[in-house]
Amino acid sequence: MTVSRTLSFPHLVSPETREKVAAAVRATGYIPNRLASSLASNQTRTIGAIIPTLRNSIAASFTDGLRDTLRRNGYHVLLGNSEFEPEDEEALVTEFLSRRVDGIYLTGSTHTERTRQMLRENGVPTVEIASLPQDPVDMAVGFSNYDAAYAVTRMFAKQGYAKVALFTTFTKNNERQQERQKGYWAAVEEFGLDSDPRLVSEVAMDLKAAAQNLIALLERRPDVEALFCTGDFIAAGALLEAQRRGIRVPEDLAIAGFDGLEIADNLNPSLTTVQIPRHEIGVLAGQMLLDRINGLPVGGRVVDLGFEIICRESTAKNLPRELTFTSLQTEVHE
Amino acid sequence: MTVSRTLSFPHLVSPETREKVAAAVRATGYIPNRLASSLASNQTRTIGAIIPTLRNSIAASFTDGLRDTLRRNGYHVLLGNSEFEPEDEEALVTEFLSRRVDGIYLTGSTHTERTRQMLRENGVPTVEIASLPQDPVDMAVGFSNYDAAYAVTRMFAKQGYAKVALFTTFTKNNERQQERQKGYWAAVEEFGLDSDPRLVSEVAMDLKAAAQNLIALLERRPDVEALFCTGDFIAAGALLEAQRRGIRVPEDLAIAGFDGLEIADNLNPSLTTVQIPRHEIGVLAGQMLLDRINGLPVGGRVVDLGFEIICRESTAKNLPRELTFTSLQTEVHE
DNA sequence: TTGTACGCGTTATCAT
DNA sequence: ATGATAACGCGTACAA
Repeated sequence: MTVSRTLSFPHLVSPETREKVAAAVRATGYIPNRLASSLASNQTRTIGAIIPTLRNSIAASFTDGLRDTLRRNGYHVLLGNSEFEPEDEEALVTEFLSRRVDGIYLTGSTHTERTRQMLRENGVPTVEIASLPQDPVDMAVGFSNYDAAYAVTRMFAKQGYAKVALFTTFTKNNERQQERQKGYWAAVEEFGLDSDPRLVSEVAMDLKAAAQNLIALLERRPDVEALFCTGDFIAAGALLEAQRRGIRVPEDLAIAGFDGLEIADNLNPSLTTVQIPRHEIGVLAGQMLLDRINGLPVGGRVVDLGFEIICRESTAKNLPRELTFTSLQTEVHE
Repeated sequence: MTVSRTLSFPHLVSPETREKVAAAVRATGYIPNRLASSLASNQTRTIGAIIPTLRNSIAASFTDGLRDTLRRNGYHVLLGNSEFEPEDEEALVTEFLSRRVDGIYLTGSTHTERTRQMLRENGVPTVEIASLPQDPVDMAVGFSNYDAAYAVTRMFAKQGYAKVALFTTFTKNNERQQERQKGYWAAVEEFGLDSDPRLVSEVAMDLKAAAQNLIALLERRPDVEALFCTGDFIAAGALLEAQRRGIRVPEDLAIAGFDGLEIADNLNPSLTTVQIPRHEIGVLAGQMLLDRINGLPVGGRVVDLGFEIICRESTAKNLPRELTFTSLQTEVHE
């Protein structure tokens, strides 16, 4: 029809017919059918995004940047939760592929073999975020979870702490948390810290679980000097529980978090944490997908956006400047 | 083809052909095209959901329940942010309609006239959540923001407070916050509380803004006795700032929040708040959409799921039992 | 500048 | 139990 032309390329149509079409559209309340459009043009202008969960989730805040970028370019986001289950993720990828999304955004780099295979055979632009995978499905943008955890633990060591506990969230199917744990152990070994495994716990991602785990930790190891939590919510829960029990932070127990959430800066004492470029990661992930879709050359396949340790009141302050271990410059691997 | 039948209704096909098709599918990595399917069958098994924002947003947590319900029934969620702009919402609704979503989920009941008109003319099942609109577009499930705010203010009044301040988040294009403010004023008037408008502020939805506004409030009205924040994040920010300034809560200043977030129960002192049935609202909204899609009779068009005031340490404890004003029974209007 | 014919990959309907 | 044919509503390519 001429209608299609009028709506897509108004300048190719005479002002009169343009007006006629506009009138008809108004009169009938016509709304173009994007399904038919997508079927014919072979593009949906939709990106499928999979995040573990929306609850207390940092991953959710990454998608803000993604959405901004996509929206500006006329793209939309189809959202799915994997609940940290690779099989659920696989089902979602299948679903997205059957809807012919133009790109796929995955959180982390833990996927089933079938997921990787489907994605690669399909050739759909894919970006993995929050990790620096050795073997990316396609593209990736994130930071080194290992380095960040190593740096925080090293910071504690250099401040003279010898008994540093670690709370991670569940590491199952979550290579980010696994990497953080590895970084911790590496620093423990390198700096000769107490390597008692009872200093390490896996904690559910909520304040109450953190509080309970702090109590248990203090029973196991009442001599613990510092606590590194690989999530600000966990750290907040521990800090608030310490407050309730009259444990002084950082004098009796130093605490550091991870993520750089707003709450870290507002607790009393304010919480030392690892700031990660959440928004930037989302924005860049969106841009990389768009570039790939538009056939532009995409520079590096794995982009490291770094992190920054923010030292606040919850850890001792006598910190050598060079230990802040800022790595916020962009590094491109491969 | 027979293939379509095999995939949709395997029982209508002989085991042999079934096996042949399965083999071919495996061999070619065939993934059905839902676009074509939707075009032909006239259903997308997708619900379009619009929430104001994912940042610090309670609205985001409502969609958890929605997603659960839909997922279980083979439906997916297409998510959009309106950023509290009715015009952006209208654009999203148009976009969703052009993608032929089977249902639409809107946060609140503030929409442009065109949005209402489009939705009604289109006849797509629609549910509005978190409010009890007088004139719903289609269906709605929520609670009375007015009653909840009235109840909290009354609680303060009955406890003997005469100077009760109010922090709401921005009320522009947000009838939930407007209703809460109205409920506050109604109780102020009814119980003869101090009606100085300088006791009322609109605060951005973050901890720092809350802290700054508390400081400003204390300068304007150092004699303020209680503070009602229509959001737990605001209340948390105020409470943490009070802590920093050595203001005792609740002795010097009582504080109550709104939403029933996890953090409310973990702050020191723990925060009195209004618990709202977030998950239940999401679940029911999803169920109502599915029922309407499946042609089942949907009972009431506006469902009130109530709320509950949870009294904790941040407000005085000498509270008559009947003032807890629980309204957690389900009420159906119209 | 406008119109025609065909194809996109399914489902629906009717026949075999 | 299987196959043939016509939609679904739009883009693409070409013709008028």
